Amino acid sequence: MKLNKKDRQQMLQTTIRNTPFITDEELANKFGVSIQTIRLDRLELKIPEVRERIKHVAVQHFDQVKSLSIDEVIGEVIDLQLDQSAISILEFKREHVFSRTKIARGHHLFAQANSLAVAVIDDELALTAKANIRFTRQVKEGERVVAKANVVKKGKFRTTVEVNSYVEKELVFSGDFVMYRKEDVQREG
Amino acid sequence: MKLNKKDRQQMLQTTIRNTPFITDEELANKFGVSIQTIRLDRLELKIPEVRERIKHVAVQHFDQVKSLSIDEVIGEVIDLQLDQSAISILEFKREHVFSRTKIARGHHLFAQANSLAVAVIDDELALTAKANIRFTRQVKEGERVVAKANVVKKGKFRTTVEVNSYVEKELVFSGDFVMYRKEDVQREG
DNA sequence: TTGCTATTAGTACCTAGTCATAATTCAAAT
DNA sequence: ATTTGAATTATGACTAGGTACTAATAGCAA
Repeated sequence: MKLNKKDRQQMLQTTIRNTPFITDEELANKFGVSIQTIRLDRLELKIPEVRERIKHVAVQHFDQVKSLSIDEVIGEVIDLQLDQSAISILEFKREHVFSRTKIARGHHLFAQANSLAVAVIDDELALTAKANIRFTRQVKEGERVVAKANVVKKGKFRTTVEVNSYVEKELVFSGDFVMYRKEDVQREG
Repeated sequence: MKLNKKDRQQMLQTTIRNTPFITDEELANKFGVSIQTIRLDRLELKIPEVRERIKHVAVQHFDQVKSLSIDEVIGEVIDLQLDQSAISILEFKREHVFSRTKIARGHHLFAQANSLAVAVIDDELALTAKANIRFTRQVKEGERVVAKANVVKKGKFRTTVEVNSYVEKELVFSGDFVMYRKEDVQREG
């Protein structure tokens, strides 16, 4: 079953999207055409060569790894008063939701809130000791969650941080985090 | 400051680890030696060529993306009795810990426990409504955390799951998760 | 048969290498 | 001072997976 140009190019796109590491030669075999035809197709569809595609995937991954270790807060911090309050925004994308239901996975809401609680503490080291959390409304793919952290109690070694997360005006998550700091690091988070 | 062979090879390794997309030519310039020397070094250190390195990073990333969307549990499930109990193992690597202190970030422990609590529920849909969690000991890079989930209460719409996570015999995390299921999905997790 | 698109072929060139051999440099030991 | 051996550099042939360009051929409709 030989395909016409249009169909072949259609299939070519999805094939390359699914298996980006495929070479022109392999594609030529797959579609029963010459290598030159595949190259013309890629030219028309503006699909780069296999080595560029591989590199693209790798660079993306590498950047992701880098930014994760540099910026240790999950979400974008838009306000930060050390030992007082902080606000971060996280947009829930495909990677944050259950693929079937498109509902956000709880640990991402937790991660946003928890890392904000860590960030608000004005100390070299802050670790979560305890947390009491409520998920009050589903978050769906595409929604932007605004997390607001407030320091509610500050002891010598422990700080209690309250975090409320909203979509628009609606509360979607709230949690009380008991944080340990600096010297007294028997516990973790 | 020209380096001797040993020091150069030492630096070469860390350079390539940090910037794996560097070519032999760039490395030769960086170290003030010929390309051939770099190639001999790579041969001795068993470091593959740049295109292989790029591919390696890309393949890793690609596999990760695939497995994340297929298998939605964080960690490896090694036992699962639906509506009864489940066990998963997660090895804490560099990406799970604070880069400075090498101590595990709390939300990864939470994610392992929470996703196991979701998995143990024998229903189409299970979402976390509430959770009460304690971090009882730090987890360090390289440690393997075994999470054990037990269903402790099963109501019509809610199921309570208790999860305890251990490194060896030591309790590092424990949490009570109140899960909603199926029809009654007003809340989320 | 002409005209047009699609396809295939062929050539020169490119990058970033491998593999093998040979030549050169340098420093330490005799 | 010379020799020896390791380290370094050079050279040439070859590879994969391409780009860029030109030219030839195939298929089909007006």
